[in-house]
Amino acid sequence: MTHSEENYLKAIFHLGRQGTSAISTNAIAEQMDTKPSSVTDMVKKLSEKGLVHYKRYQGVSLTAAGRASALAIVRKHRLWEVFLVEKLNFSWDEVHEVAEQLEHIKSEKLIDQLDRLLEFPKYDPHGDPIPGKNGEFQERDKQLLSKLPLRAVGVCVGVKDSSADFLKFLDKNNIALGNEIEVLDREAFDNSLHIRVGDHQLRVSHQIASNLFVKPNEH
Amino acid sequence: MTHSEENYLKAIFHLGRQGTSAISTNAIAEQMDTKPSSVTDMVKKLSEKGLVHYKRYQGVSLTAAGRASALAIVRKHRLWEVFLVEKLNFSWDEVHEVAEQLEHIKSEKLIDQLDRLLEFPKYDPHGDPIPGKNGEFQERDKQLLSKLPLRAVGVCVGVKDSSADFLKFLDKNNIALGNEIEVLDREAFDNSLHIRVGDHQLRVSHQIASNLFVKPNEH
DNA sequence: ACAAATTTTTAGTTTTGTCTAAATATAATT
DNA sequence: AATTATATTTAGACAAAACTAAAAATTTGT
Ligand SMILES: [Mn+2]
Ligand SMILES: [Mn+2]
Ligand SMILES: [Mn+2]
Ligand SMILES: [Mn+2]
Repeated sequence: MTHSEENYLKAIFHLGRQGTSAISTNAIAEQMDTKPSSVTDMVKKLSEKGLVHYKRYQGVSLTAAGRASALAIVRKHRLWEVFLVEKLNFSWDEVHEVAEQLEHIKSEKLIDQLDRLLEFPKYDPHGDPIPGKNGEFQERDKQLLSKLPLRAVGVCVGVKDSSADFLKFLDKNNIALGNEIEVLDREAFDNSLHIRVGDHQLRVSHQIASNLFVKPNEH
Repeated sequence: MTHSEENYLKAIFHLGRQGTSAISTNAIAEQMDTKPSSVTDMVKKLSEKGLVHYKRYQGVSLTAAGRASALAIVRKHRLWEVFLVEKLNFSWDEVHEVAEQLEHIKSEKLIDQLDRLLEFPKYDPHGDPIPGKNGEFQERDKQLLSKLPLRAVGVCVGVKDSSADFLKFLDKNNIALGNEIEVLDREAFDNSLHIRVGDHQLRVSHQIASNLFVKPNEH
C-alpha cells in the first residue's frame, strides 16, 4: 500500500467517525486538501483493492479490510506521537507533522516494540485512544466542556481540534490534560465560560469550550 | 528532496568511499538495483540541482552540497539503527531494512533528540561511524581480519558486509563487536584462518575474514 | 415538476520515476 | 588502426498521483 492510499484510508476513517453516513467525495477532498477529481480516481483504486465500498455518486465507506488498515495507521500515528512527547521532548503541538511521516513506516516488530517501550499507552498526547494490535479500541467517556452544566466539575481529557494554534493557546493559559476544570459561570450572550482550571480561573470563548473534552466527575 | 533522490545520493556517497575515482553509471545502477538508463535520468536531475558533478560519459561525483545531504542521510540511518538495537530489541541483522525507511523522515528536532536519547553514539550496530550534525566523522582505525599477521591480536570493531546472512553467521558462531580476536594459524592453500574469539576457537574462510574489521592491539 | 445550483465523474495533461530498445560514445582486443 | 565489446545515453512508453476543464448526475428551490 502506498503512502497516498494510506492517507486516503485514514481520512475516510476519520470522516466516518464524525457523521456516520456515507462519506462524500467533496468531504474527502477537503480533508486531504486535494481536488474532488483526484479523490474519485483514488477511491476507484481503493475500491478495486477491496478497501472501500463505492458506487459512483453514492459516496464511500470502508470495508472491513479498509477499516483494519486505517486502524493500523491510526495506531502507528498515535504511538509515534506518544514517543515524540515522552522520549524526545516534543510538545503536543509539534508531534502531528512528524507522526504524519512516521505512520507510514512498515515494520510490525517496530510498532510492537515501540508499544512496549512506551509501556502500552492507552491514549495519545491529545487524549485520543490508541487502537490495539487487533484494531480494538474504546472511546473514552467524555464530553465537550461547552456542554457541561453550571458548577459541574470534570477532568480535561482531550482536545477536539488539535491544531498547533489551539494547543499553543492551551499551553499559554496553563490548560493541560489531567487538569480539573469547573464551570463557574456561563455568559448567556455569547456562551463564553468562566472556568476554574486547577487553582487558577479564566474566561474562555464558546469556540474554545467546544474544542475541549472533559470527563465529568461522578456525583 | 524526494526519497529517490536521497537514495541516489547515499548510493553515490557509499560508492565514493570504496574506490575514490569518478563513479560510473553502471556501478550506481547495480548498487541501487535499477537500470543504467534510470540512473542517467536521475543523475541529470541531481546535477541540475547542484548536488553532483556530471559530464556525460565521464561519471559522477558529489558536490559539497550533495555530500552534505548524503552525510545527513547516513547520520539518520545509523542513528535509527542504534535506536532499533538499543531501545527496541532488534538484532543487528534486522535493523537495516527498517532504517532504510526511517532515514527519510524529515525533522531536525527528531534526529537531534534521538541522538540525545541514545547518548550521542559514535558508532552504529555494525561498527560504522555516525556523522555528526555538521557532517564531520572520523573513520575508525581498523583493518580487515584477513590482513592481520599471524599471532596478532585485535578487537572486532566492524563488518564490511552487513548483509543479514553474514550477520546471522557471526551470531551463530558467537562473534560480536567488542570480542578479542587472535589469528592462530593461516592455511596457505585457501587463506582460511584458525582464530580465537574470546575464549573459543574456530576456523573461518578467507571470505569471512575479509569481511570482518578488527582494531589491532598496540604492541 | 422543472430549472438552477451543487456534487461528482470523465477526459485529457503534467510530473516523477521507472522501464525497454535503439543509438552513440568509450574501452579493449586483435 | 580497425574491429569488437562494453558502457552510457537517448528516445519513447508506462504507471502513479496529482491537476484543469468540461460533462453528467444529483440535489435543491421555486
Ligand atoms: Mn496527529
Ligand atoms: Mn494525536
Ligand atoms: Mn544499514
Ligand atoms: Mn549500519
